[in-house]
Parts: sequence; structure tokens; C-alpha cells
Amino acid sequence: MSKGEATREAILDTASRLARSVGLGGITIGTLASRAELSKSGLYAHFRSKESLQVSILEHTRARFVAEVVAPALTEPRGEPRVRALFENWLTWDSQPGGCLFVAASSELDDQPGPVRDRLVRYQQDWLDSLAEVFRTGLSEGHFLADADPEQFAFEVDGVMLSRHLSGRLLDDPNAVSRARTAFEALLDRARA
Amino acid sequence: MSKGEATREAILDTASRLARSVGLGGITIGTLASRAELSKSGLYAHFRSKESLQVSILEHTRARFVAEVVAPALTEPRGEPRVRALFENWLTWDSQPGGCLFVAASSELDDQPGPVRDRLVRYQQDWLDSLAEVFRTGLSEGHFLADADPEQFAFEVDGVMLSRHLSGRLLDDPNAVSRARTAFEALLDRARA
DNA sequence: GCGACAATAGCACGATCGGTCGGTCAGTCG
DNA sequence: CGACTGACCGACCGATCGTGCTATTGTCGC
Repeated sequence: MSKGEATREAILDTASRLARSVGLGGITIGTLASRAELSKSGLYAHFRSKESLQVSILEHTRARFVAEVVAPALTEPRGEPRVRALFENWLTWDSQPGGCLFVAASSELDDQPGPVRDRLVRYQQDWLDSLAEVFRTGLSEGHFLADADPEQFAFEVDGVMLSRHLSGRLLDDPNAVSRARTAFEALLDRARA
Repeated sequence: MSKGEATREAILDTASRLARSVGLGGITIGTLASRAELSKSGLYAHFRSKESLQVSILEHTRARFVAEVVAPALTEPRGEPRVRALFENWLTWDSQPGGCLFVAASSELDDQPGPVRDRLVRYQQDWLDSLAEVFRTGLSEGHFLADADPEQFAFEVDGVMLSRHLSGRLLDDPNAVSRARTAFEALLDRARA
């Protein structure tokens, strides 16, 4: 990796951390530059505009998300263990400082059309699809009731995750994670029974 | 209502609508002023600072929320009907242009300490408490299993609402509302069975 | 150790930010 | 009538925004 690429990665790491606390739109070129120990113009050598920076942040974070949350889960046995792994990995992911960027960005961008929002929509849809798809491996393994609806399951698991994000991060509820686990287990029970 | 008060209300209506699409922090005094057909200084006759404007927006929206979501539900019979009403009223509330402001503000402010965040935390906590409390009336009416956990129920219902907000508003999923209802019914089933 | 080129800094721009100022004008009260 | 008030405006403040251009530095093949 050349020096330029390394700097770019470092910038995106910092930017993604920053975005998690102030939002994608709350990022300022000046603050980010000083946070990354670079001049503003130094930043512009890597990103042509603020918007393309935001898209790059999403791409970068997405790559990490796949590597840390999705990919490891796929090494688990098909079916319920894999569903569990996906859920647990997400809990870990959301526990990083600032929580899950995609959650934060979702309500920020849901009314602001443009390439950034488009990218985010794609990633969120992919995520729900992944949840549904993994659930489907549980269907074909006979772990779950045959008439269970994978998309509905994804919808509900995502809700549990969102609730955990809110309760844990905004309300500082120390029980948020355990409440989320309880809710998740109830969902699994229902899919099985 | 004096002329000043009327203007103030009109400003807050406009502001709350604006905040729902660009976020509380995304509001700009200039844009809000022109949107409200007022000069910036005319605005500052009503709000001493941007921060106090933001707090006022939350207060104003909260008053509407109580009047349109919580209060009507409390006229329903105690127990399950009241829980249902609360849920349905929220779905209607979140269907207004821009959706629920509190949801949007939650992930925006979860990492930004200050009076605005403090106010939002209080309102969110109140909301979860309302959900739990209404569920409790169902317990004392014998509608639900005696060992059901009202706070856990509130956590899970809130998750369903958040998921509906995301799927409906970001992903434009036309099935979001019906998925939410299905999930909600499942929660009720579990509390009963 | 020199030339080439990538990487970064310096600096300045127009726009816009939140916020303040002096002042106008309709209405109220005595 | 005159004194006063609340509501509002246009102009303007210093700061900061995103974004370019140009100069300087660092790195590496030869």
C-alpha cells in the first residue's frame, strides 16, 4: 500500500469515527482535517468534494462491516448458529464508540435525496437481505417452521437492533444489550415453535 | 392568543417540519426564517439562541405528540385496547411528512451532550414509560400473562416502531406498516399465550 | 545524488453560518 | 396628543463553511 493509500485509509478511519458522533452531514472539512492531522487542502487531494467524501466513508465503513460482522458469521454452520452469530456480531459492532454508523445515517438521510442516500439505501437493503438469507439457511436445515417469513424475521430482528441502539446509546440503559438478547431469543423461539 | 404567540407557534410548526427532514442540527436560522417568511432578527425576537430554539421545537413537538398520540389512547378501555391504540396512533404520527421527529433526533443527538439532548432523553424515557405503564393496565386487567415484563415489552414495541420508521422512510418499503402490525400482533400473542 | 512525480501545505476566494445592531411601525394606554 | 411597547426588518459582525490554486516538501527509480 502506497503512502497515499495509507493516508486515505487513515482519513477514512478518523472520518468514520467522527461521523458516528456528529453524523455524516455534521462532518466539517476543517475539523476532519485537523482531526486527521492534515491540512484541508491535503484532504482534497484524496476526495474531490464533501459529497464524495461522504460516499467514501460509507464504502469504507461498509467494507469493515462486511469483514467484521457478516463474513465471520458465514463461517458458522448454516441455520440457527449462523443467525445467532450475525446478531451477536452486530451487537459487538454497535458497541464501538459512536455505535453503528448506518443506523445514525439512516434517520439523518431518509429525507435527503442524492448519491449519499442512494448508497446508504443499497447497503441497508443488502443488510436486511443478508438477515433474511441467513434465516433461509435455517429453513432449509429444518431449524425453523416452514411457513416462517424470512423478510418479516429480518424486519423484526432489525427492530431489536435499532431498539438496542437507542436504549443503549441515547438513554444509557445498561440493560439494553440483555433486553436485546431476550427479544432476539423470543424471535427465535417463535420461529421454531 | 396574542399576535406574538401566534407567530411563535407558526414558526415552531414550520421549524418542526423542517427539522424532520434535515434534523435538529441541520436547521439554519436563515433558512428557517425565510421558510417562515420572517427575517432572521424577527426570529430572534422569539428565541434567544439557536439552542433554545431547538429545545422549543422539541417542547412544541412533544405537546403535539401527547395530544395526538398519547392522550387519545388513554380514552380507550384499560389493557389491550389501550395498548393497541397507542401503537396505531404512533403509526399515524410517523406517517406525517418527515416522520417522527424524536426518532430522527435520537440518533442525531445520542453522542452530543447538552440541554437539547437532555430534553430528548427525558421525552424518550417518558415515552417508554408510557408504553410500559399502559401495558401494566393490561396486566391488572388480566389481559396479559402475570410474569410478562412491561419494560421488556416497551423495548420490543419500540423496536418494531423504529424498524417501521426505517423500512418505510429510508427504504420506501410499501409493506412496512403491515410488517409492523404483524410484528406487533406477535408481541401481543406472546404476552397473552 | 539528481530528476520526476506523488503527497501535502499555504493561502485565499465567495458563500453562509449564528448572532447583534439601530431603527421602523402599528397599536395601546393615559 | 404623547409616551411607550412588542413585533419585526435590513444591514452588518466575525467566524467558519466548502473549495479551489499554487508552492513546497518527501519519496523513489535511475
